[in-house]
Amino acid sequence: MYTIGEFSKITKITVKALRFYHEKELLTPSYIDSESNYRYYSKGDIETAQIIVNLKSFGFSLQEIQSITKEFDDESDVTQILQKQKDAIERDVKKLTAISSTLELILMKEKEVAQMTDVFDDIQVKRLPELQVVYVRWQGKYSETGKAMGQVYRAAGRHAGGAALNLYFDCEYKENTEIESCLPIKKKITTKLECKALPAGEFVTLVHVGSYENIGSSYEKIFDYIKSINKKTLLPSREVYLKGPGMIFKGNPDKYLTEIQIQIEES
Amino acid sequence: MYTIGEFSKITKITVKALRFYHEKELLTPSYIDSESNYRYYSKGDIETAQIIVNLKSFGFSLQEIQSITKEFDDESDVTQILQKQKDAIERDVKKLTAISSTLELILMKEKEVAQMTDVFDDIQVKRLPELQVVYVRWQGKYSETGKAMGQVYRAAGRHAGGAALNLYFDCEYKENTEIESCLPIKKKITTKLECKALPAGEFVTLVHVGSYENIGSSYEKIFDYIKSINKKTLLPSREVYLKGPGMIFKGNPDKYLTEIQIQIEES
DNA sequence: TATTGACTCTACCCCAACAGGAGGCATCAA
DNA sequence: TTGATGCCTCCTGTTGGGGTAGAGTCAATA
Repeated sequence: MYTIGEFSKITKITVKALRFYHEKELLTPSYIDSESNYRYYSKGDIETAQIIVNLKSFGFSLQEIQSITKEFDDESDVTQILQKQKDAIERDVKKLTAISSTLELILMKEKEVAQMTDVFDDIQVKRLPELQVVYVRWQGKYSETGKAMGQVYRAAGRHAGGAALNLYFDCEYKENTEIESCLPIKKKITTKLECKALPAGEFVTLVHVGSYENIGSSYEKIFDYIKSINKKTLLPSREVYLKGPGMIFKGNPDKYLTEIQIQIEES
Repeated sequence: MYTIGEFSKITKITVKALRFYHEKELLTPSYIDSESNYRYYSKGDIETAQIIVNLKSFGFSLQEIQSITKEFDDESDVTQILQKQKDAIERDVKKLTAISSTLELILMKEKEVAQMTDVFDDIQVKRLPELQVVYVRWQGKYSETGKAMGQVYRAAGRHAGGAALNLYFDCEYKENTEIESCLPIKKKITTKLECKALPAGEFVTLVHVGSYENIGSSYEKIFDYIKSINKKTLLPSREVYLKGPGMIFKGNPDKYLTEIQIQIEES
């Protein structure tokens, strides 16, 4: 016979927990002194304790453990229960992995943005490669972009391979304009929405810092530059939303980053 | 302004939870009628609620959410926190996957045993293929097998490819006998213990049902048979522990299954 | 205007699975 | 005999709310 303290050291279950298990009738000590109320545990209790520890390590609740230990004494009788538990655990694993990959997505995007602090507000001429995207075409107000982006993200969010962008097919500003909302993807996928490849080419680009409302000044800057180098522009123009309202916070509009990309004729 | 019920429907947070968040100063309604104490939520509160829902879906506790929303308002400021959370989640995933594979191991073994209900207590002559095992050699009493098996399982348990077995190198019964405790593995691994291949060959086998104490009668049966077919036996003999004390329960000894395998000279 | 039914308020108890601590006996060695 | 542990019961606290009771409020209808 062991006192509760000795038994605790043997089984590596805390004294608190042992008293709790006694109260819950999960592990009743073999003998209880009726005067002092001291608990005394037998060697057989060690075995029971081991079973409890094992089942706990498999994620069973104390209630489940109680019913298992009361009803069964052989592993072959609990295979269904074990299978169920395994399935439940695998469901949990899937959920957690989904969360983890969502977090990964956010972190990737932030990393990408953090790496390009040097090119803010600076006009560049560069060659962009072909870009696979999932997209929807729609007509409406500029401010309704959110809805379209929602659609695209729901369809292909988990395969996203870069920042989302809009294509504009009108060369002047219009209330009701023709827009394609695109999400770059790593490889072709089948979805409800269409895929296509945006062509490679020579682009003049400028990263606009701040709220979308002030993006006009950046357009002015970029068109002035294009005029100065005497090039012709091609449609559609692109707006890449490097950093906008995030997945968690709406964020500070003064920190929004939008890259304007305007294709020019190659010389 | 929305009443708590309306706000609950909009945000899909229960009324109970909203009151709880108010109490915890996590989401304080924009206006509270000082006479009726009715809570009224604004449109801006919807955004805050969304942030809370998002952070909750990432597995943050309410306390964490509170400190995050108080201190930050942009995703780029919380990347470390998100990274930490992701790491924590991945740790959880690893733990759960480990549990899941342990359960898988138990289930596999039980399945294996369940499939062979037909050969109990029945002498068979069969050819066994070569078997890769991890093993320890030791001397002692038969009843000390548990210790040796523990060693082997700790070293290679996760690569186990079948039921554990003992090899006996003495042909008669001895108090202090020479034993090798083996665990079959799927493929060669490097571990503290040695690996080897048990040779293929012709074996007479018998599955003994019940406690190890009565295994003598099964040995008797099998040796009688070998004598009757006039074959010579080879050492070592094998005892395969198809079903013994399990990972969870000690189990019912009457259900233990041990296959005795005795090699015979080929004709 | 009165009433009704739907809503909302606070306050209290409940769950898991113990942990921590207070205050009071029991046990054992010096 | 005297500490020093060890053990006992009882109470509270944790996380994220759920459930219920009894009372007050709101808006629409009769």
